[in-house]
Amino acid sequence: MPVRSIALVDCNNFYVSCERVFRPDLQNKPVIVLSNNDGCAVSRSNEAKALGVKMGVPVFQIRDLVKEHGIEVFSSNYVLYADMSNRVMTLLRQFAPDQEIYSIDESFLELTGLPNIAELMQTVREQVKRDTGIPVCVGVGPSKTLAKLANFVAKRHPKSKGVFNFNTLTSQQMSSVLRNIPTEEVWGIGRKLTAALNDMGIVNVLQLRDADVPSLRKRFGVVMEKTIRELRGEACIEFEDVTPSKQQIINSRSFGNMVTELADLEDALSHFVSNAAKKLRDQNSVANMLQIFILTNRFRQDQEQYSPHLAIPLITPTANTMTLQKYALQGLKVIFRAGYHYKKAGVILSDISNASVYQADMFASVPEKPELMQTLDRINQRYGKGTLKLSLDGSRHSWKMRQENKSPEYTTNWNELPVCD
DNA sequence: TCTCCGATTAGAC
DNA sequence: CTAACGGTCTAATCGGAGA
Repeated sequence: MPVRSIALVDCNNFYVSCERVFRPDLQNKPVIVLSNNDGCAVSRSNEAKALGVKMGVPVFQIRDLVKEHGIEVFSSNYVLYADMSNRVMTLLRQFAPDQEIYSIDESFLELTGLPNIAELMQTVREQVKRDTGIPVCVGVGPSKTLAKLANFVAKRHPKSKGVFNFNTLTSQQMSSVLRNIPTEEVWGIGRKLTAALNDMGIVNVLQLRDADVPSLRKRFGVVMEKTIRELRGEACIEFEDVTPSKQQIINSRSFGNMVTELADLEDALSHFVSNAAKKLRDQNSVANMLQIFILTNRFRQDQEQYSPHLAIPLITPTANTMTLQKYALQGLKVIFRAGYHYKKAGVILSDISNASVYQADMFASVPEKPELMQTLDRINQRYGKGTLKLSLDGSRHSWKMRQENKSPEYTTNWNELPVCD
């Protein structure tokens, strides 16, 4: 049996890189991309990182820095990023017998048994860059956790030329690399666990790898045990080549402006239900439970807070937008209180099962018309999202999110292509 | 006492 | 002009309710 080789391919500063593909003038300039509603910085170019822009910092806190250094600021353009991601993932798939798409900008590849891995991974980098414009780095190891860690090394050390492979190291080299990586860089070790481990004197990855498993498991649980075993080279987090269907679908948004009117919340919730139900139908599922919530702004200490939540069990499991909207709006009337400034609302579809399996409720009084939903989805598929909507769906503007610096949808929308002279 | 549930926590990106 | 801090998702764990 050859040693297990798993690669983790990760796009560099993905959202920023997507923007740069269509704005080559922004190469070597500080650039950031913001979260929804233009809230926080969620992607930063290396130049922006060097200026001290931290991951997740609210933009209003770095206003001076942005101005002083001319940092280029973009609202997030998910249509563009999703399309660029597809292009990258499609290319990557051709290099390995198995692929797991882990996130919008990361993919695991199964390389076990393939010859010349170092060379192959350089080819991957060159081809992805050439064909999509996106720079990527590759980490390779005997487990997913080590592959991710190798990727971290590849990103941080220019000497690695974008590829780092733990499987080619001697055990001394391995130890010395791990000793120089702080614990918090390990996949699965977040803020809380880092603090707890540091308190115990475990500050680098080598110490974590060689720590006593039974006592750490007792204190922190199974996940910690798996992490340590993965660091020792034992693959215990399986490769998931088929994406499992979602157990819960959430659609929620912060509003661009405070909302006080019931009618605006109705409009927003109808819109969220419509998005969530579409996702549910796309995975051929039905939901047994609908939950709705509305929230005031938790950062405004000077304002009265009110954040109710309502769970609505459905008599018959459904994916029908109209049925779900009806219940959502009934529920909203129950929890809505006038006089508050609402900042966010959302819906959750849960208790999800497969649509083809469920038994129709013989006592349901109003028969549903699933064909209507299919037709709606098909028309929107052919002519573009939002071509056809139900009447209760996002027509009021007041709650819509802020997006003041969004780039064009270069790759998916003719109408947004910049005009050339 | 066991099991099932919802709520809470932690983490990832 | 002012106010301004994201959105989904999963898994583990815990405590209470009910069997």
